[in-house]
Amino acid sequence: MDGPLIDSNGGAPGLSDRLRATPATIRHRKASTVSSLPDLNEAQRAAVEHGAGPALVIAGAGSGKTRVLTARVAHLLARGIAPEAILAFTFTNRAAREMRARIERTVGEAARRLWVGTFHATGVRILRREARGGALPGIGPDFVIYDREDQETVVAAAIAALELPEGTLRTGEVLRRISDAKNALVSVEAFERAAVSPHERRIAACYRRYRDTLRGQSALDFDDLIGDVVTLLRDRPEIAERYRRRFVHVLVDEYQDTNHAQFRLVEALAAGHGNLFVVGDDDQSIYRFRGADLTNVLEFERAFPGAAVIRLEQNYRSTANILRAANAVIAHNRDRKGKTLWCDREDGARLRFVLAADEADEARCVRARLEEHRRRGGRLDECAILYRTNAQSRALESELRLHGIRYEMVGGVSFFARREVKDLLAYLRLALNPADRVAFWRVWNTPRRGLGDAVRARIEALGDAPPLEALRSLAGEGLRGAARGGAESFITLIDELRAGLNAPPAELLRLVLERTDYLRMLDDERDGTSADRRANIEELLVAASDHASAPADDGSGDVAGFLAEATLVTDADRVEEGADRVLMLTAHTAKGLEFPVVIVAGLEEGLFPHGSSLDEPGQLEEERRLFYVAVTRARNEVLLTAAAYRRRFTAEGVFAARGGAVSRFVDEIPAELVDREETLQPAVRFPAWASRRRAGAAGPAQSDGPAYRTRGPLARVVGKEVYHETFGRGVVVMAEGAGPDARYTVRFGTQLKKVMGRFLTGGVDVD
DNA sequence: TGCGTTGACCCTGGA
DNA sequence: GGTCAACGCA
Repeated sequence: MDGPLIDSNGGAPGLSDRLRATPATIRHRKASTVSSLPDLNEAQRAAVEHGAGPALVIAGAGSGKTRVLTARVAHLLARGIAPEAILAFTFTNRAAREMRARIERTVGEAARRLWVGTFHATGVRILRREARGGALPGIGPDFVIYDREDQETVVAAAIAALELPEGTLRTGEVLRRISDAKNALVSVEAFERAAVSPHERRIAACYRRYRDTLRGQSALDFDDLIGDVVTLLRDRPEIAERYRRRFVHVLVDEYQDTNHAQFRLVEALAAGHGNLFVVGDDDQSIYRFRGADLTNVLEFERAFPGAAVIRLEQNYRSTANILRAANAVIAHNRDRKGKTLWCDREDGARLRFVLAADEADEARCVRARLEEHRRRGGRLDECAILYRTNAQSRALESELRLHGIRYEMVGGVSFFARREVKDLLAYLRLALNPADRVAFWRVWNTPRRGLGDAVRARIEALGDAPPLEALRSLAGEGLRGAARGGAESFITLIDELRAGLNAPPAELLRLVLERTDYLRMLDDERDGTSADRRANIEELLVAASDHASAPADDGSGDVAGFLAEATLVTDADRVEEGADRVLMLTAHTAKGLEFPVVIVAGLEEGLFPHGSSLDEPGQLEEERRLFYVAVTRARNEVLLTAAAYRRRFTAEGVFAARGGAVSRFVDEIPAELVDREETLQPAVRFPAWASRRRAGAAGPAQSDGPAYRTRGPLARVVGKEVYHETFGRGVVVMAEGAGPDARYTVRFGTQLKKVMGRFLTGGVDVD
C-alpha cells in the first residue's frame, strides 16, 4: 500500500522536488506520463483538451483534478504555448512544487519557467518586481511580510492609541474585520464612509492606523499580497496590459476557496484573452472564514459568459461504501451545484463509529485502531487522524507518546512561527528594513541586554524615527552601565548584518547566534524546551542554506526572498513522505491529501459541527463540507470517534466538562454503512439532554444546551485522577453540586459511575 | 530599573 | 495548558 499522497487519482504519487521518492512512489511514476494522455477518462480528457476561452471544471473529491491540471499544462506546452506564458495558482506551496515537478518530468527544464504558485507567493513575486520598478508608492523591493502575530502587535498598539476603556475593542475582532475588508477590497476610506455606529467608527480608526503603520514600515500583510496587486493592476493599466500579454493562460486550482480579491486578480489577468481554466469543488469549500466566496463558483458562468462547464464525477480514490457515506452526508446541503460521485471500486469495509467515554478513552480507541492496523501488516504513515480543532491533539498526543506510536502533528504552531525561529528572523528583518518596528521591539532586548521600559519610553518619545537610530543616539549619551553596553552590542550587530546582507542567510543567522549567545539564553530558561528549540534552530539553518541554492527569479536578494518564504510556508508544505508515523492534522489541513485509513475524532455536536456554526445554516453547511472533505480523504477505511464527555475550555474561560450529543453528521450516514460501538458501559445513564439534543439534531439548532458546567474550585477536579475503595483508580469527567453534597461522574476504565465525593480520595476534597 | 514570579484570560480554521 | 499583564524583589 502507498503512503499519504497528494490528490492524485489513480495512485500517481505526489512528489516534491525536495523530497526523496520512496520505492512505492517510484513504482507509480510510469503511469502518469501525460504527453499522450493515455489513461484519462472522457471528462478528464475534455478538460485537458479544452481550447480557448473560460472553463469551469467541477471536480469531485478524488476525481483526479490535480492530474487534469497537470496534464492540461503539459498539453498547452505541447501545443506550442511558451512556458512563461502560463500562470497557475495552487492552494499550497506544496501543491505548486509537486505540479512543477510532475510537469518537469514530461517536458523537462522548460517547466522551470512556468509561473506556478499560491496566490500569496505569486503576489509577492509580482509586487517585488513592480516595487523594483518603483510602481508601488511607499513600498520598496525589500518590503517585509507581517504574519498573524506581527499583525496582532500592530492592532494592539492601534487599539491602545485610541485610549478606550478596557475591553471595548478586541484585537481578534479588529483583525478579522480588517482582513474581511481587505479581502472584499474595501479601502480604509470606504470603510470609514460605511461606518455609522460608534463601534464601527472605532474599528475604522484602527484600520486607518493599522494601514498607516504598515505603510510607514514598508510592511505588507497576507491580504495585501493580493489586494495590492489588484489595486496596482487597476490603477496602472499599462502594467496590467503587460501581464495580460505575458500570461496567455491562467489556471486556478481549488477555485472554490478563492475570495473576492483573488477573483478580481484572476479576472484582471484573464481579461482580454479570457483563457481562464479553473478547477474546484463547491462541496469542498471550507475557507469562508478567510473570505472564500462560493459565489465565485456558483456564478462563474455569469462572470465569464460562454464558459465551458465540465464535471468530473468519477472517484478513483475511495471504496464504494466510503463514497456512499460521503454522498449521503453532503446531500443534506442545499447551497451546492449538485453532483453525485460514483466509482467502480468494490464496496469495501463498512465505516466504524465508536462512542468513547471521554477524550482519554477516545484517544485509547484511536491508538488501538492504529495498533490493529500495524498487526495486519500496515504502516503508520498509511493512517491519519483528523480533528476539527488543534486543541484536540493534546489527548491524542499523550496517548500515542505513552505507547510509543510515532506521530507527526501538522499545523498548530507553524514552524516559522515558533518563538526561537521568529526571534532569529527578526534580526534579519531589522537588518533588511530598519523601519520594521515590530521586529525591533521583538529582539531589542532578546536575549536580555539590560534594556527595559524606561529606555523604551525614551525611544518612543522620539516618535517616528527608526527605533534603531533612536537607540543609537541614546547609547551615545543617555545610557549608563549595562544598558549602554547592551545597546551598543545590539547596534553593532545590526550594523554588521546590514553590511553583510549579500551573504547567504544561513551565514547571517550564524552570526546572530554567535553574537547574542542565543543558545545559552535557551539553556538558561530551564523550562525543558531547550533541546526542542535548539533542534528548531538547526532546522532553520538548514532551511536557510537550502534557500540559498534556489534561484531568486524575482530579483530579490537572498535575505528578502528567504524571509518571504519563511512567512508564506506552512506546516503542511513541510510534511515529508515515507516516514513511518501517523499524521495528526485538522480537517482543513487535510484538504488535498489522501490516506488508506482515516480516523476522524471528536464527532460531537458543538465540536464538529463546531459550536460557533450551530445558529447559522450557512455556517453549518460549511461544517458539513468540512466533514465531507475529511471522509473523502480515505481510500479504504474510516473510523469515526466521539467522546461522551469532553473537557474543554469555554468562551467564559471556565474549565468545563460537557457531554455533547453525537455529531449529526454521523447520523446522516445511512445506518447500513456504519458499525457502531460504545466502549463504555454506563452504570450511570447519560443525562437525558444528551439524547434529546441528538434526536432534535435535524431541527433548528438548540442553544448550547444544559451542558453541565463547573465553576471555581470544582472545575479543577474535572480531569483529575481519584481513587475509590471498590472501583479503584478513575478519572473525574463531571462534577455537580458543592461542599459535602458534591457528586461526581467518574470513569473507572470503561465504566462510568456516579459517586459521592466522600467516597473518593485524590483531588476531590475541594469545596 | 530590569527581572522573575504569580494569577487572569483564554482556543475554530490558516495563507 | 499556554500567554501576558501586574506585582514585588535585587
